[in-house]
Amino acid sequence: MNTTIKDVAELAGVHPSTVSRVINNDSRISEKTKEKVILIINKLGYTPNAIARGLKTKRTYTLGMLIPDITNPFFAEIARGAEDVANANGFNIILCNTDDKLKKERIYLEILKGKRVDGLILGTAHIKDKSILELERKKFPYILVSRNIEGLDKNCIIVDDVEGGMMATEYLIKLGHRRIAHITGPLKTRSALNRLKGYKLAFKKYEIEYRDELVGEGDFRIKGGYQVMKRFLKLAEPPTAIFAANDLLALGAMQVIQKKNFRIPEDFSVVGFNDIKLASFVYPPLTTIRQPMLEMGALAVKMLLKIIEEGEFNQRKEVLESKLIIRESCKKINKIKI
Amino acid sequence: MNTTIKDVAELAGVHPSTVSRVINNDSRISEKTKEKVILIINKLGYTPNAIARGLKTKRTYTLGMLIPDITNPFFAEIARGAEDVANANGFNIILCNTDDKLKKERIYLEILKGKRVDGLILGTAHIKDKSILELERKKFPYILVSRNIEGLDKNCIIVDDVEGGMMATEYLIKLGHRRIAHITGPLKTRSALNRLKGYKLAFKKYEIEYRDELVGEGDFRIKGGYQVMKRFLKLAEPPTAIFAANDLLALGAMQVIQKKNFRIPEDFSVVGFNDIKLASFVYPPLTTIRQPMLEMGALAVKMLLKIIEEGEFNQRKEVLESKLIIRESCKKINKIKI
DNA sequence: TTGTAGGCGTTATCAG
DNA sequence: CTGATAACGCCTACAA
Repeated sequence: MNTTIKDVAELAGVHPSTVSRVINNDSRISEKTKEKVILIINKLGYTPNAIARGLKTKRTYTLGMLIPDITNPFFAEIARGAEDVANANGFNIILCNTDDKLKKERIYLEILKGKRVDGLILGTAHIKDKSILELERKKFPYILVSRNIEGLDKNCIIVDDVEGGMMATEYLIKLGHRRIAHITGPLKTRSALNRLKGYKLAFKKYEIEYRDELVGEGDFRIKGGYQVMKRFLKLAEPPTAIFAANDLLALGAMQVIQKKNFRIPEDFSVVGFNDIKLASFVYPPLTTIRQPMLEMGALAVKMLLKIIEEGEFNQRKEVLESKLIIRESCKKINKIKI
Repeated sequence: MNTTIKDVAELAGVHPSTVSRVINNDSRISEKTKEKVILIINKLGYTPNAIARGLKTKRTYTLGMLIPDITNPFFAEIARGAEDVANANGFNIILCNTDDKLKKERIYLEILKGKRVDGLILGTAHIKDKSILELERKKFPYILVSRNIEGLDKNCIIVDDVEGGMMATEYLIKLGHRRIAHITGPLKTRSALNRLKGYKLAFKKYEIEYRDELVGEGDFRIKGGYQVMKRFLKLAEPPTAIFAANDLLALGAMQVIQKKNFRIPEDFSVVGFNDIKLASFVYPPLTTIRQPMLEMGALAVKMLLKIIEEGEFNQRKEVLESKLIIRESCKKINKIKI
């Protein structure tokens, strides 16, 4: 049996409510009884029952975090940034991997609602997600990170994906590439759609004809990049450069390319997105668009806590800077046809 | 205000305890009232309050997980494996990053104890950790993953680190290397100590003289590998091969080597440990010792649930297979002095 | 400064 | 099969 506030009270010769007061640092309490109670608390190794407390106070000091997959370094960084500031503020995080499945997302949300988490960090929202709208309607504290919802420009923190997609594509164009392929993320996510949009905008700007065959939908994982790139290689006229919607997709693409004994960047230039820690270690070091992942996670929780602690339910949409990191996976186009 | 069991009861015209019974699938309850109640539940969007329930039942269906850093792919994989089977069994996981700091670990344990988690997955235990012994004494459900405690051969799941360290070192020896350096993990962790032990054993087996200057303590992160390798390069007689206690350390080492314009594997051979997903993508693809990380996380939770649900507090020590994965970061020694 | 009493939302036990 | 009641451990008016 766990020791309770009653046990402490009894041994200290005071009333439970007095013990409660010293635990909660109530000002009006004599130094003497305070010391006495604290002594007993330590002696018994008493830890207040957060469950009982939560029942009364309606605060659990626990946040829920939904992401597709913690194994993806992008989300691991975000999770770390989030957990750090949560911890610094006395909160914990329940981690949930949804694999970007709407059904898993729904179930997790229901469970977390049942566990009465104080707020939600969502890295997994589909474009038009009814669950989010419901959170909005019920004024349940939430922050979207790296995702946002159609027609809801608030409570989210993102980078400008359109701009990022454009930067990447424009960089390749300026290197002389014209047949630039794009491996997208899941097109049910806003970020994938926006990076694609940026890609198209760059084409328009430089008056390059857009071709459907050069765009393939991936899954933000290595495997997807591999599969899509394989298709690209079979094209009558394969691309000379690939812009992948994230670094993992880029790695998958690079894997096929090298497996077929082509070289990067001599035969194919590749650009990724995110700049995960290992992007500089792959071969060749990957040129990519950097997102401030740790910072995004941290900021998400900061905003969430503002909602929770200060009741400011409407947080603005935060758009952070992204940046082109040039390494060695791209090259000026080789005029000799491959 | 959240709707409660009372609201449902009232609307359904039954007693709260009846509602409770349908929620918990109590057998003896008429189909008719059951249907009626369920109808109301859906209508009101009622979700049982897990906090209140937990207070009564003393079960939270929440596990605590302590790891050094979720940003380390090794722990991300373990966490994913763990969360998957937790979720499949109706449990959630609170994730805690300790940075391998004993103090953070203690604080987290205290918080999790307060939150009455049903069990603990510990990937962060120091060699002789009093906290663990206390869990043991109090029969609090816990499983150690990839770590174990001096003199406590139970409730843990590991690979044979001694053997792994030996395999790695022996491989290098057989390639003709004699000046083999070792970058260890933090020597307060059992796994680091054991890999070092394996390294030494291999030396003994092949009657190679052990030299202190060829062993440097790292931190299981890229940075540590970088720093230790820098020291190795300054040696009068630098090593020709490096066995790093994990892949991240290996990457750090590779970074310095290449920065100084040496080549891998021509000038230096490198072996890592873990086989994180990206090990095959770095340059050159990293030879390493593979651990079944996902499986370790999954098994940890399975064992933990056995303790929690079936009360079998003493789980055996599970030793999983590790395996040498040969890629391209090692080479037979070049007799010409570098 | 401290004690008293009631309630947070459930479930478990006991009746009926 | 269903209702009544107490209890889980804590907090918080209110009273003293």
